[in-house]
Amino acid sequence: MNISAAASLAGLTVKTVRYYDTIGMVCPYQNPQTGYRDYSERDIAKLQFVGSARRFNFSIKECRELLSLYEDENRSSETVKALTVQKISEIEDKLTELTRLRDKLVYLASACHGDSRPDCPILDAFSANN
Amino acid sequence: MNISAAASLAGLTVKTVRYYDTIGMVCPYQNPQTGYRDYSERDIAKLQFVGSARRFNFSIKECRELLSLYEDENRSSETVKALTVQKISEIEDKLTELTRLRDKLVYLASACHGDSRPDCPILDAFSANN
DNA sequence: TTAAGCTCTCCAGTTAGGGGAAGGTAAAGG
DNA sequence: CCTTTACCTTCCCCTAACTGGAGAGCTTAA
Repeated sequence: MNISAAASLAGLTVKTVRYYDTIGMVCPYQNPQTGYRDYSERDIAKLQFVGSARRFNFSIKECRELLSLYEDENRSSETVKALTVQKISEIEDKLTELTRLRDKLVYLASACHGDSRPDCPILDAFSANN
Repeated sequence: MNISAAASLAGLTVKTVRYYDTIGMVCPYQNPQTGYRDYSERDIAKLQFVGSARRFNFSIKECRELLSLYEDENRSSETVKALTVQKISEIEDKLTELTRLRDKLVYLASACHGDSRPDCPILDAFSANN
């Protein structure tokens, strides 16, 4: 299967799929005559797997790790769960931080009258060294 | 004031402060003899301002815009408020996305027994093309 | 045969700096 | 006055995860 069909089945762009080859994550057979990549069913499954994991905020490095677990018949689900739990914790840290940020910005926006006058509590807050 | 004092007053690293000079955001006087940067009070205020805005998740480009408003005596608070409201909306989109992600991962983790057996609902979910 | 629509590689750019080398300068101690 | 240490400078490469584009080759249908 050629690269554009593979990409569309995996919900990725051609550029991304090619990139995953160059970094050695999903490397298809390459026709020596034409140089065209040829994706097998197994390659497609790997692309879909990586696509899903990326959408779940796993980094390329983590995807690599998950992929090797995915391909290991003797893996333990322990490892995968540990990675997932850690990812959950990272996401929750990010949630906490963003929530705090949003609350502060909402407060500042509510204090700013937002008209044509130049005085602005938002800019004041940014220039205060607290 | 030399760069490390300026950086520490603004809560930034020396590297970051130097970077803000090279991109033309906060450009101090530079001693032609020594090549040393010399930060004025006004420069420090700008560094603090940019530092705050960055911590509030504004991009460099947005910081540039805010900074020009900050320096414009005839600005209207309208513009600043509009930027802030837009940033709030971006942050809320990110919050929604991350919350959804977390919930799905929590669900998957709860379904995974996490022991030495190889079958793993998390990996199954990643390899499913849905 | 030719044109459209694929594919390839390679290069550069994105964000917001970080790391580190090589070399000049400033301040403090002896 | 000299030396040591702590700064400062520029320069270049590196990060994550791609994206865009150039220039060239291949395939498919009319």
